[in-house]
This record gives sequence, C-alpha cells and structure tokens, in this order.
Amino acid sequence: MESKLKDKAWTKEFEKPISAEFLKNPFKFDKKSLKLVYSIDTPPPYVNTPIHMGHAATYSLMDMFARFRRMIGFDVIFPLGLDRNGLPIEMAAEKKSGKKFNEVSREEFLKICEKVLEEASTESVDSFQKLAISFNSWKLGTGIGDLYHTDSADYRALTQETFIDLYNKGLIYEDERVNNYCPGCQTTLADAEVIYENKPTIFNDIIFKIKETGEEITIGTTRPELICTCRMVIFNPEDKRYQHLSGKTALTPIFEKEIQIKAHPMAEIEKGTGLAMMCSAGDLSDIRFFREMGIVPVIAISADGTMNSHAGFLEGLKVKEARKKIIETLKEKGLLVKQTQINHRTPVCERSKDEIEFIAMKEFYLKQTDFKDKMIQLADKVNFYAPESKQIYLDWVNSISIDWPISRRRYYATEVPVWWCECGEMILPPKGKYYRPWKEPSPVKKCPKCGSAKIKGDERVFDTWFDSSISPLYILKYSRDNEFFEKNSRCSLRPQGKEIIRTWLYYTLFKDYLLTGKPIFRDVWINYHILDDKGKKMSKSAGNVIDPQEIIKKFGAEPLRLWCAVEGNLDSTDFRCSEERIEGAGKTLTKLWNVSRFILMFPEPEGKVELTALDKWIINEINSIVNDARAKFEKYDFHNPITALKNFLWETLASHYLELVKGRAYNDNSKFSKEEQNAAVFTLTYCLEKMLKVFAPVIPMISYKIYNDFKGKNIHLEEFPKADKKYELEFTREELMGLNSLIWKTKKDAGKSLKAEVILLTMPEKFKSIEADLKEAHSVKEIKYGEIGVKI
RNA sequence: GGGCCUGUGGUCUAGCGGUAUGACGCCACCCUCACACGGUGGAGGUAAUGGGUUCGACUCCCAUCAGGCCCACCA
Repeated sequence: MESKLKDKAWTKEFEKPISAEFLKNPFKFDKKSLKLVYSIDTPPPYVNTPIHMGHAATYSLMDMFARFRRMIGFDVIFPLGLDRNGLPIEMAAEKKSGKKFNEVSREEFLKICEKVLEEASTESVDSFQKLAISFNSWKLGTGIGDLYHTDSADYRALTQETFIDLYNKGLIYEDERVNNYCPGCQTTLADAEVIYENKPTIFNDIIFKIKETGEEITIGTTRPELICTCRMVIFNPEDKRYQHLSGKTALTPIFEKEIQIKAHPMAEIEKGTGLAMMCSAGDLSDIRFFREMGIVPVIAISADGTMNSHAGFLEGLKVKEARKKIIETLKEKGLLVKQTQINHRTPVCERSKDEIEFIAMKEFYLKQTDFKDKMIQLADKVNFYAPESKQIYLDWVNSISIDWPISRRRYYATEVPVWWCECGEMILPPKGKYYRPWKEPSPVKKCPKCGSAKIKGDERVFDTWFDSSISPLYILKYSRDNEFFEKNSRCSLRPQGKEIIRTWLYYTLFKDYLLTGKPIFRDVWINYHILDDKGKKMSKSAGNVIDPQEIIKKFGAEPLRLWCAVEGNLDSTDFRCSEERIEGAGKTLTKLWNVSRFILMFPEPEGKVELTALDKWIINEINSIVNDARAKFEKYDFHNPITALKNFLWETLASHYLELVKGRAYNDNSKFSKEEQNAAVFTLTYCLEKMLKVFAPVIPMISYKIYNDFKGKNIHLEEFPKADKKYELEFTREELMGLNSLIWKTKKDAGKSLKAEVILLTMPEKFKSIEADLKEAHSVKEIKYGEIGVKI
C-alpha cells in the first residue's frame, strides 16, 4: 500500500517551498470581514543589527498566538514594524562616517543616517520569513497590518500629534533640568552613554560653621566649586558623633548661606568625615533628594559649561577653573583642613572619556507623578501573563519621583513640533502633518502674541520612548480611522521583554491612557530571555551570541519553533539555548511524519463504521488534549499542551494504540468485520486530523504539508478543533498501557521476540471489550479472565 | 548599594501540603512489515543551603547562598 506521504522522512529542505508559498499568500487583514479583531502590538526590532536568538524565539511564540487566534475565528492584526529611530542609528552613522553628529551639519548628518538605513541588513526580515512568521504583510504601507517604519512621516506625524494634544491638555511643560554634558564632544549625553571609571581625585576637607554654637565641622567633598549650591548637610542617623547637630543650622564657607543639618540614611558613616554636603549640581538622584526634602535646587553651571551668577565670585569660570580658584580661596581663609587623593568612581563620556559635567538645560516634561495612583489602578484592568510580571510594573510606578523628560538634543528622531518667537512665545502647529521645525518655516508668519516675524524652529527631538509608546495607537489607526479605532481598541495583546517593562510597557500604558482614557492593552505577555548553552546572557562582547540563521541552517525552522514551545514557559523562565535539544525537537517532526505516513497508507473507509472500545478510548484521549490546548493556548501557554500532545503522539498513539490496532487496520486474514476495520482507519485519521490542527500554530510548515496531502486543504484556514463527546469506558489509560507493557516485558525477559505467541493471557474482565484487538496484537492463543497473568 | 523575580536527577521541565512527571543525554539489548531521527529495559534526585509551621513539605514562612531583571552609584 502506498501512503499519501511519499517521502520517507521530513527534512528541513521541505521548509523552503512551503515558506515561499506562505509568503505568496500572507494573512492580510480584512477590514470588511465580520470577524472579531485580535490585535498584536508587535515589538519593532531595530534594523541595524540582525535579529538574535531571543527575537527568533519570541516572534515564533507570538506567531503561535496569532495563528491560534485565527483558527478560533479572529481576524488578526499582526504587523511587522521596524524600529529605525534614535541613538543606535546615529551611532552607526557616526561609525560609518567617522564624524560625530555635531561635527557636520544637521542636514548632512541625517543624510548619513538615511544611508545607513538604506543599507541596513535585510537579514532580520529573511529570518522572519524562514521562521514562517505570519505577519499580515511584508510591504511597507499605511494600511492596517502593513509593514511600518517608526521613522516614516506617517508615524512621526502621529507622534507629533500626540505631543500637541498632550500639550493642549496642559500635561506638558518646560523646565530646567540637569543634563550629562561632555565637554569634549560638546553635547549632552544620554545616561546610557555615560560610563564610570575609577579616577584619582582630590578629596577636600572643608570647614563649615554651626550658626547656633559656633562649632566647626569638617566635610569632605570632591566638588568644592559647588558649595554655592549646597542646601543641606546630612549625617547618618546611626552616627553617634553628630547626633547633637540634628536640627542645627550650618553656614557654608565663603558664601555664608544658612542651611539645615539633618540625619539621613543616604550618608555613610565611613565615607569621608561622615558628614555630606548635598548639592544640586548632580544628576537625577540629587534632584530626587531635593524634591524629597522639599528644597528648591540651585543650578550653578550654565549650558556653556561655565559657572553662572549663583556661583558668585566664580561666575564666568569653567568648572575646572572654578574648582582651582575656590580651593585657593579656601586655603587663604584657612577653611581647607586637608587634601587627600582618593580613587573616585567618576562618570566619563563613553567615547571621548572626558569627565561628565552636569549642566542645566530647558527640556519638555510630561507630567506623570500626578498619575501614579491611576497607573497602579490601571494595572488591575490588564491581564498579565505571567501574573508575576505585574509586580515589576507596580514597583516601577511606585518608584517614580519626577516627571518624564521627553525632549532630547539629538538628530535622528522625531522632531518636537514647536516654533519660538523672539518674544518667547511658543507656537504649536496644527495637527496632522509631519513637521521639521529646524528646517521648515513656522506655520504662522507672525507671532500671535507680539506680531514679530522673527520665529525660529525648535531644534530638539523626542525621547525614543515618546515614539514607541504610541505603537498600539498607530497600528489601530488612532486619529486616522476613528470608527475603526473606537471599535477595536483596546489592543488585544502587547508581547514584550521583561527588561523594558518600565520603559515600553509603562510609557505606552501611561501615554495612551492620557490620550484615550483607557488601558490600551487587554493582555500583556512578558517574555524572559534566551541564554547561551551555559546559562549566561548572550552579548556581543562575551562572544556567545547564537545566530538563529545558523540554527535554521543546521536543523531547520520547525525544530526551532517546536523547541520554543516544548522547552518551557518563556513567560516565567529563561531558556538555555541548546543545539542538542533543538535537534531533539526535530525527532518529533520525524515521528509525526511517520505516524502520518502510516495512517495515510489506508484508503478512506467505505461503508459503515463500528467503533470498538479501543477506538473510543483513543478518541477520548485526543479530545482531552484538544480541550486542554484550547483553554491553555488562550492563556498563552503552549508549553503544557504541546508537551502533552507530544507525549500523546509518541506514547499513547504510536506505542500503544497503533500497535494494538495495526492488525485490525490491515485485516489481512479477515479476522475482523469490515465495519471494525473501517473503524480502525476512521479512528486513526480522526486522531491525525485533530493532532495536526493542534500542532498547526506551533509547527505550521510540516502540518501544512501533511494536511495538504491528507485533505487537499490549507490547514491554516481550518477551524481549531473542539472536543467531541466523551465515551464511557471500563478501563483507564494507565490500566491499558500497563497491560501492554507487562506483555511486552514478559516476552522480552524470556528472551523471546515481540511477535512470539502468548499461550495464555489472564486479565481483568474490564478488558473484555478489546479482547479481539489484544489477541491480534500480542498473538494470544487463549484468553481467560481473572488476576492478571501472562504465560508464554 | 536598593527593589523585584527565580533555584526540582548531567541538562531541561511537570505538579504546588501526603517523599516526584516527562523529555534530552547516558548504558544494555533488539533492524518486530510507519519510523534505528526507531523499540524495550536500566542507571541517575535526602527537590540550592539552614531553620520554622504542620500528624506530614519539593509544595507555606524566615534566613543564607547563587543566578536573572530593573534602579542607583552620591560627599
């Protein structure tokens, strides 16, 4: 008999033509369909580096979610987005041109960025295609489900529009903020560009006076030029030496400013003299401290890196000069007790290695501290998978103490859509267009306030998260197709990594709440990480990065996908990437192929079908798997159902049912009736069909091929199976499998072949209904009923 | 330094109050007509460590250790 599956085994070479076929017929989103919409806010990967193993795994899982939802009747929005904004692109451009972004004109620099983007690797897209990820489309466009770029005019226009809306709602304001500033590169830096080095620094012990008692105290500092910004002296609450100072007033040297002395755990007993002066020169932590204490910070360094009027006699000096000068002055006045050289962890510029200065600049802020309670409540309206991940979000929201700074001084990002009149009036353009104020004229010729025509465009851009946080709005056509958006938001699912909960997830929930008044996601699926085979995090510098293309080349995409499902639940645990285990997953594909090949050897049964108890048993088994899978897939758990299905395939179906039913299916000696033989074939194909459909979202290519040869139809357009009614049976799965195993073991222990005859099989009466199948399968001469026993 | 999460045979995983599930790998035997990418059998775990609650704990609580994620790095 010839099987409908001709090839002896499934090989990775079969994947190519199938994935090509998938590409020809993508699952386009059909706005006119009457189906319910299920939308996935996919995380746009960065284009400048090819996707790594983590992407391959998480997108494979997202694809399982998408394919499953389609099979249960949803129209799925599953777009591919490519992230092209921000620093990584600028870094690549700088590397390529050998020039820093402020060394060439803005226009020129953007051209280099665009060139970098043009040449950006298409390897990621190729990987997605090889993995058979079922995005709605691979073509760039502005329709629902189309491929989108985060730097497109369309996307950026929407980002700018949300700025205009939020500004008009009174939620955005401008304020002076301290920035990391590199004097070498002459630019502000993001925190991520700052590294720390141990550098020898002079630690100066300086005398402060106590106003009430005249006592002198000594405080150590590496930044004496900032004494003018000192607004508090603190000591550790446990520090016995200074308890008497609590509540007293200190006078700063030279400036004679009165400041409070307080106990605060931030002061360390062993560090310096145990007394610390708190200056508002520094970074966010200083700002936070001042806010906590209710003190207004004083900024003494201006944007050009020189001391301003707050610094008094130091005004106009550069920071280092100011430090020199004040040390001289302190020495003259006898206020400098001691100078020691210490190794100090100093923030330096990642590239030029210059010491970072902190200077104040005006930046836009989005109010968020007022919304903390709301954002905590909002989390209860979102389903977190796994639920434990919610805590990461809550912890972050609780720790927020300052508003969100949304403007940056870089080039390749969405421009802040603002113009400024010489009189200081801010001019907002109307919504709906993409604006580039640094090169475009203002939307109004004259300032509405003073009538002046001297209007300049703002040169700042947005923080990338200000862009990224509108992705669900963008893919659901917020403000572009209001009817559609109203009907189909909230977005069904946000899948993302655990490490960006405080950024991408929080900012999206927050900003989109401000804009729409609702939690934008229904479900949030948080994924953990793929580690290398030793359990270490993959990183370029460690050289342990596993390339998914290599894995696909070696084993194929299907084993990789199956491995993702079988390895564990990525929503609660990291995976170690082991080639051995991925290869092992491939064996299940072969097993599935061979079982299918066997089943598809028998012609479709004609005439009546009379199910035996054995058939009913295996039908119960597969149905309970179908039930379980339906329920758990909905909750993004593929691991447990697929593990169960895999076990069903290997053990229950292949080892037990198949072995027992073989004789009846062949029926060479006509020991069984035609109806019974039909039942065997019917049951086998029944199991195969359901099994393939449960596997289909996980391993779409092999299931597509088998189902096509089996039914001549596209399995991915079929409905996900439902369980049929359950049959009552006298024996359990364990009892049946135990009986088989006992017979096989008895033969083996006696050194006989498995085909050897059983002279007498004694078994409980509950197996009477499957007597004929047992007799045939185990070559039993005689059967008796009673205590179990095998005689050979 | 702070917060949160995790810790089950060599590797990975299930269950989550009654001494442990399955897979991969390993060893032995077997080419039985779908499959040697197979079959059968076997070795291998005092559940990170130490306490506590309980008649009883892998399962609950505390501490320690290790790993992960995020934040901070300041006199």
